[in-house]
Amino acid sequence: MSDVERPPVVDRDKRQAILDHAIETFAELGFRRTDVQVIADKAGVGKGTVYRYFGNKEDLFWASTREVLLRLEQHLVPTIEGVDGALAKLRAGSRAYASFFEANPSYLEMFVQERAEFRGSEPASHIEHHDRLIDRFSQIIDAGIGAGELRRVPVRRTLVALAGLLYGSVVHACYTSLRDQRTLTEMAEYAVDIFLEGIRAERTKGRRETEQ
Amino acid sequence: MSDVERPPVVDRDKRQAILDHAIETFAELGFRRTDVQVIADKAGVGKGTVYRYFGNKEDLFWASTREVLLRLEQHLVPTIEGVDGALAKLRAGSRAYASFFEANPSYLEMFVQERAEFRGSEPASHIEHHDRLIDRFSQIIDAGIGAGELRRVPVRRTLVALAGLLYGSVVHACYTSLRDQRTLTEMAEYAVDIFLEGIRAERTKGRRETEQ
Amino acid sequence: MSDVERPPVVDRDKRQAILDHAIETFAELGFRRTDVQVIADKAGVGKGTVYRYFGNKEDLFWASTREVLLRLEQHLVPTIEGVDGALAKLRAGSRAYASFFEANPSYLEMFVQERAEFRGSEPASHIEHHDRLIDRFSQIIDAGIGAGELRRVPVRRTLVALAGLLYGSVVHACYTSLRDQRTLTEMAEYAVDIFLEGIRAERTKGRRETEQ
Amino acid sequence: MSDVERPPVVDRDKRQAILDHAIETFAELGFRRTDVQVIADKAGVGKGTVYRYFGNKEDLFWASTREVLLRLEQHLVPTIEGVDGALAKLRAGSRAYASFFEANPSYLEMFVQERAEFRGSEPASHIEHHDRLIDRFSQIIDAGIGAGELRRVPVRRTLVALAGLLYGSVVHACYTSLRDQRTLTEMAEYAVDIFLEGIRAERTKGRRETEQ
DNA sequence: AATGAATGAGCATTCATTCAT
DNA sequence: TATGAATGAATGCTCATTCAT
Repeated sequence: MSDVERPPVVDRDKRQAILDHAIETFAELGFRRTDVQVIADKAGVGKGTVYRYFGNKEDLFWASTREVLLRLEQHLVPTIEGVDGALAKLRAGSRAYASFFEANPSYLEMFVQERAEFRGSEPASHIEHHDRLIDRFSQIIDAGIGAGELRRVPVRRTLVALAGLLYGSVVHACYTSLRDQRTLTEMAEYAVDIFLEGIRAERTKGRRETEQ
Repeated sequence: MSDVERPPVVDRDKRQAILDHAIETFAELGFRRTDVQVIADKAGVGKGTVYRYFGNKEDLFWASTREVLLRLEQHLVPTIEGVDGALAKLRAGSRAYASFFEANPSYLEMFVQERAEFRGSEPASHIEHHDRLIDRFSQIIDAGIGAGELRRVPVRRTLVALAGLLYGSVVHACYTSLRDQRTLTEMAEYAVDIFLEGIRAERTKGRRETEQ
Repeated sequence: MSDVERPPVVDRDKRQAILDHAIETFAELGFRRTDVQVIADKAGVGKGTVYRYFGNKEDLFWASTREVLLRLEQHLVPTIEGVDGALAKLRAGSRAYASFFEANPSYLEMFVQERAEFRGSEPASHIEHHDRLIDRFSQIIDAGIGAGELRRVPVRRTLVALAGLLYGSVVHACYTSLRDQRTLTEMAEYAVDIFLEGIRAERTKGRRETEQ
Repeated sequence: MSDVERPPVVDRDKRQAILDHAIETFAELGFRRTDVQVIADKAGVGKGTVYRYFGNKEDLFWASTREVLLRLEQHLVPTIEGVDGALAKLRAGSRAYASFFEANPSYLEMFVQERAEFRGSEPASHIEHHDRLIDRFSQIIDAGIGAGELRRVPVRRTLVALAGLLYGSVVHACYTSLRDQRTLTEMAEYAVDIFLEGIRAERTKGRRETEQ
């Protein structure tokens, strides 16, 4: 083990190709079942190159996960900024979250694998990422409360609850998607609506549900 | 080739010991990383015995998962029946769900592993189990609506949403439990409260849902 | 290891059943691939009983082989005694040999297995058996030479050659039986006829064997 | 799952070393008893290398068998072509066959193992090989008949008979070699001589073949 | 005597990682 | 720098044999 990390000279395209196929393969087979050779083959590079670029299988996995995180953020942020109002932002963000994974089931599997294989041993960069997102949403809720749009809920806890709801809805989808003729996004949206209903301020009076 | 699978006569205690340590080990290490020998050692039996009892590693895993499902059910049902009213039942059930996993983190990991390793390939018995639980809760919501305690929400979708919320809260806990000084159960309870707030009837006065 | 062989009290029928299924199974699967449990199951006895009767897998194999040897002898002897003349006896014996294995391919496989698995480590009883057969045939050739029916060939070597011919014909049959529309017996008979033609006396006119 | 089998680029020497020790070990221990690790050790390579070169144990066995077949052919062909006349060729070929196995008992065991372990499931390449040899010898007999050196025997059947004789002599040798002070080659030669005596032409005076 | 549950040595195969070219 | 051949630790599973009942 050399003491210093050597940041290898990288060919961006090659790196990207490896990452893409790593995500695809990890998602399809799971971390353990995935053979690094397969990733190398799909990416059209030698196995040694994969190791040169990413050090080892686990780090390759983390880099893949990070990539997904990045893409998720890129998908989420514009969406949120595209609408006004706390409820609208939360709703739009949730919807974007669900549709992101619906469009890219592999990305979802990466999170599932991460959770299953590495519990809470995520690298610092992931935590930061996560925190960044949390902060962003915290401000939304803060603003919503300030604007009287939301009840005076405890921000952090509420956020954690919403995150759990989203994650759970999305991961759980496979258990029900066969029966219910709903898309993943629809299911998540419905759940989020109820949740938001639970935290909005004014809400109020006269309701009739046209049951499904 | 003997035509019939030899369904071995079983020593209950031994079977239970194997199962207990299988759950413990699968939860700790994950399905792939788990060496059957380790389970055998912990259970104080020969490796061959594990195979005699459970056939192969995967079936041992399913048996372990099933065991957890059973215990969860046993934990949940009395709790729900111990209180009256839809909201109270849902709340108590949710709380029991969370506390069950809080008390037995291994059990939670088993579900995480199942999802990660075997996607939607659960055995029929698991599906039935799941359905049984769903039905039980469906009746609660039905009754709640009938009693005017809950809005006229679509039962199944609401249930799926609640299940997602619970699962997500519980699985996601590790990401936040370090920071927030809350127990898993408290966090889940808070989330559920918001959700229930979103479906309760009373405060409704004049609302229009454009149900899908 | 107890120092003395303990000749266990035996139930003849049970012993026979085990032996029959051992032959069948060893022949079908080969010695190594055969699971003693399967034999026990087929014979309708416990595995422990098989071990009580035959000691271990290898000895069970030897007992099976011995059984086949016995049956072969019982099949051969009457046939030989049923005809007169050296050539006729050799011919009839050879034919019986071939037809014995044609009717019981399992028996042949037992010999193949024996040769493959245990080389020249046959137990004494087998050697004796073999010798007994050899002696019997030696006398036939001796008599044939005495009667002027056969050339003055070296008895033992000729016998060994004939034995090789028979064994080889019978074992090799599978390589050709698909193409040639001949039964195993026909093929062996043809080969033996040529061989006998090579040792018969009449057509000799001026020949001198410098025997060993 | 990469779709194509990776046909590894091969180091000829290494491949040969593995093959040599595979033959040696399979012959000594038999297919089932042979541990691939032992072959790898003897060959001075890692076990993984054996698998890289030959895929799995069974294919390694077939490659070994094929190698023996090749060597046998290389040994036989020049010998046959070195002499003139059908009888002389058959005799020389038979002698070469026997001496080949006498010099390399391991090679013989490979055939015995093949027969015992895999019955008639040889790969196509082996069949072709076999057929090639058969054809070669068929022509010899054909020529011999044409030249009046041999009786008008049915070619194929006679060949099969001779092949059986040779195989049987050689395989059976162990049962007698201890007693008789003969080499394997001498024994086989004697047997073949008788056989050839049975098909040679001259001494025919009034013979009628009911040809096939 | 008969049984079959329990055992663990044994073995085929995979795959992360290294390193010579 | 890129490669992929070589390696051997790791692990699922089998089955001969034992022995308590």
